[in-house]
Amino acid sequence: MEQEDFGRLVGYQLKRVQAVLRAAMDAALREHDLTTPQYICLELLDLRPGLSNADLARDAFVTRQSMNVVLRNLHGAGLVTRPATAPHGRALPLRLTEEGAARLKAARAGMLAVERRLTAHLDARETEVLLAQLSDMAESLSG
Amino acid sequence: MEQEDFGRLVGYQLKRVQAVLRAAMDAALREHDLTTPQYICLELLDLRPGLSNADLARDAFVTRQSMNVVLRNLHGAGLVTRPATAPHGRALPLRLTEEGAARLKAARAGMLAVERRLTAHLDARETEVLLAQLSDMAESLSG
DNA sequence: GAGCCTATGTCAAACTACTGACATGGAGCA
DNA sequence: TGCTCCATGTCAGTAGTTTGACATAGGCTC
Repeated sequence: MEQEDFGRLVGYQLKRVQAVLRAAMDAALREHDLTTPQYICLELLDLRPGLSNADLARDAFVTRQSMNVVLRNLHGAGLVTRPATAPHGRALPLRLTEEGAARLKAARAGMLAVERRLTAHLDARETEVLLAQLSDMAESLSG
Repeated sequence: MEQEDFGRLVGYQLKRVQAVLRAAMDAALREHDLTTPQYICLELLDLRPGLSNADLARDAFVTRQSMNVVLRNLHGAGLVTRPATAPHGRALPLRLTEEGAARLKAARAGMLAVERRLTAHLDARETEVLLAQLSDMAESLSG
């Protein structure tokens, strides 16, 4: 029934948690007509207006091409603005529209609820340790 | 530069680790001409021969439809066998071919190396705690 | 200024994955 | 038996993602 020693791999449990988390986020976002990548994109643009497509791709851990598709949809839905010409280089600074900010605000409550459910059994100190461990794991694999 | 309080969300760090992990696995598997979903599928079939498409989908945390595509590719590559008729119900029990088992064995070493890099900075006790926490997080979100 | 390197945006093709839908086989119950 | 219910396999469509490739803009060195 259980995956014996396979389930004892951190990589496998990470995939499991991420799959459940993604499903929970998608479910919470569905009522706001947003997908998880779209939400992440809106959140990043709210935090740091003027980011370019390439900036967003780096921060969301996806390729420029993937983010470009997400932005095309967001722009088509009227949630973000893209200038027609680049003020410097080729980077096009993106910003939330009023509707984009409103949709983000409405969706954020559901996302925070998911985060609380995720960490429901962890106290503040355990959460700090976990965040540090996850960060170290990412760096030891990429660096 | 950094994501301020956004990076302090466990969900964000999970996504980050999973993205880096997936990239590391893909890189290690590329020399064996396997993708990550294909590898997971082979590993599960090695552990429990005779699993059906739906069984594999559940254990790999994807839909039946997604796993069906993976299996179609694996079958086309001659790494797994599917009976033409179902011995019971509609479930088709799958098994590794000799070549499938050989490819899995060759790829497994690289995967274990990735797992060791992932947990390089954790001792045995910390790893146990982390596994338990990840498991709890998955259950508190899905249950 | 000329040439080289990097970063950026974009196009194309393929893969992975999802939702929605449908038909089929088995089990359980009236 | 006949009916419902559930699990399974499968098809179609859509979204997200990737790799590979290309052209363009700026910064850099010479």
